[in-house]
Amino acid sequence: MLRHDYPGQVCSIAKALEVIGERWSLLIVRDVMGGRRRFDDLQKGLGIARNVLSTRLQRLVEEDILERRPYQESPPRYEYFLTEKGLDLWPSLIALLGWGDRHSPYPDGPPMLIVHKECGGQISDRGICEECGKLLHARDAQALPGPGAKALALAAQTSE
Amino acid sequence: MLRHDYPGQVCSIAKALEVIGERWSLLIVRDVMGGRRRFDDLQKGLGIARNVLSTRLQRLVEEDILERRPYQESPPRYEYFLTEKGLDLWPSLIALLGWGDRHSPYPDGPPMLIVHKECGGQISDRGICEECGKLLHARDAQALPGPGAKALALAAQTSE
DNA sequence: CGAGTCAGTTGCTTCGTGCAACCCAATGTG
DNA sequence: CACATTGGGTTGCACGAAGCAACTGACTCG
Repeated sequence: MLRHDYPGQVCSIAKALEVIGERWSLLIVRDVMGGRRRFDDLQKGLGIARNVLSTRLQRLVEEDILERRPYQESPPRYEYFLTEKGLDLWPSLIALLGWGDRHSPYPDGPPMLIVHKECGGQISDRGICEECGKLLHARDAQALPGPGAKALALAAQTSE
Repeated sequence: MLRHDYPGQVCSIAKALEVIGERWSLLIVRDVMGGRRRFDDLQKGLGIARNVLSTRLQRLVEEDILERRPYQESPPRYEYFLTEKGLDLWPSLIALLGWGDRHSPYPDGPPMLIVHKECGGQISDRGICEECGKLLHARDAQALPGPGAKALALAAQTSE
């Protein structure tokens, strides 16, 4: 997405998309949620152009979705963390993940599984643990490589 | 969003965004879900450029999210309906709606409420009825104007 | 003292988007 | 009958966002 406004739209979906509907934004949030916090790490992981990553991070910080924290001075280096607002995107992310899994599945199964930290149960696309039935939030969950990730790791090996 | 691919990403979120992450796509789905089915109607409601709407609709049809059905011949006129795959975007939409409502609220309250058809209860951002506790799907829900819609209707009146 | 790391910025090109105008068949209006 | 309007688009142009590669600048490591 380009411009960050949908003029004339009065709807919280449109408002949400103004902020996180830009190309790459949600994927950046996903990666930060998964533990990538540094510029180069994000850039390599996503294959995004550096200037675009730079503007996206700035915007996500402005919108209070990410927080930029120095982890050393001289030279100044920063890490990006999710704010509460950013963490709260988790239900939207797993809803999209679920939809993707159901309708454009990978041949060997999902490359990523979301499990409940406490009991290890799989988490549905509504964020409910299928083992214990609890309604979960971002901090209760953990991403693990799924069956589809194996084929991938293999492909990565052979290309090296 | 622009190109519809995120090269090198192996993740169902990225796959989902390839399809519905383009600018306007999700808003089109939202509008069709709300009963708008015709080209001009969508164009006016969204304020989207006609050529862009045209390409978006084609792509959504290609991706089996919308179905294009003629409702008259000569001159041929078409309506767009959601497929099962399209309807299944509902959980993602209400998750985004919920996030928008929580973090960028409208001053007079949400402009749109999602309620359970059967019991009239409000539906949470996980798609669970807060009245009867059932886990719901697109067909169980209905959108109603919320408190924030009044101020809007007023603004629309005065501008006429 | 040269190579590498990290977090960007700069410049250029390409491609997606917004906008307005046009097209065409049929239908409504005076 | 002439003329405007509706519906569903297509075409052409201008502009801004994204992709790519190169560069910067402060430091560290061997």
